[in-house]
Parts: sequence; C-alpha cells; structure tokens
Amino acid sequence: MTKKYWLMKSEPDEFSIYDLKEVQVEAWNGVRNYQARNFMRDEMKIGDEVLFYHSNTKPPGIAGLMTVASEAYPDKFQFDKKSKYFDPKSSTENPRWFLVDVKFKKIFKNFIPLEILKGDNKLRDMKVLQKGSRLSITPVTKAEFEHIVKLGS
DNA sequence: GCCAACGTTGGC
DNA sequence: GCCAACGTTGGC
Repeated sequence: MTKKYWLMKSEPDEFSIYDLKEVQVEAWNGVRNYQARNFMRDEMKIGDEVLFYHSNTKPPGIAGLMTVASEAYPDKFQFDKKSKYFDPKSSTENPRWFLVDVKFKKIFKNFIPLEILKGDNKLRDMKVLQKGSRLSITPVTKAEFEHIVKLGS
C-alpha cells in the first residue's frame, strides 16, 4: 500500500500545530462533513503524511507536518450530549462520525501563507486553493506535498 | 464583522 | 426527489 498525502485544516484558536507538539498525538475531533469523514474512514492509513493548515487566522497557511497515527475509529464526542459535536442521529451500534489520530512531525521553519500557495504555479491544482473550497480534509499529490515541504524548510 | 460559497435539512 | 431555508466555513 503506497503512502498517501493530505491536507487538514484546523483553526489555531481551537487546535494549533503548537498544541499538537505539546501532546504529540491527538484525535482529530469534530469533523462533521461526510466527504472529510470518508477520507479518514476509507482512505487514510497509518504513516500517511499530512500538511497541517491553520485556517481562519491571520494569515492562513500551512504551519507544518504530521502523520496519520491510527486506523479510523468512532469520534466519541458524537455520543456526548454535552459536547457541541453531539449528534442525536448517531448511535454506538451505528456511529456516523469517524476520525483518526494524528502525530506531530514538525513545525515548518517557514510558515507558508495562503497567498504564497495561491501564487505558486506548481500548486495551482490543489483542492484547498479552489474558489469556495471549504472541505477541511483534502488529498494532496506527492509532487505538491514535496514542493510544499521544500517551501517550508 | 461581512458575506459568498457550500452543505444539510426537511416540507412537500 | 426537489429545492428553499438555514447554518457553517473561512478569506477578506
């Protein structure tokens, strides 16, 4: 099975790459979008490489790297009535939302702002850069990934 | 804080 | 199964 490459967004006010560095491994909580869930549940494998994107901040952009650290399993917050991620339509017998654990890899020496990503011809097909793209998890090609690692180092 | 773009919900 | 209404995302 060949390694896959991903980009995952998080608002740093909620959870940043610096938080991930502290804890090293964390469950990627709170995804409530079916496409993003399907990527985690059906396509991610332990060891896949992930770009950590900081969204809704100034400036937005790619902050560093992490790896997929577990198989997909049900997000526990969907069963927790007190959580904002509670989903009354989900059940333990038939969970609706899945997630994976992610493991810290590195913080980029050079943070890569969205503006730079947009202006880079090699990255023009990246899903996260398409107009109106809101998907919080998107696949990245090997070439895009390697180019971004170069930009960040 | 605004608002365009998008996803989801639910009445019909 | 359509689609209007609503809620959310996320750059600006």
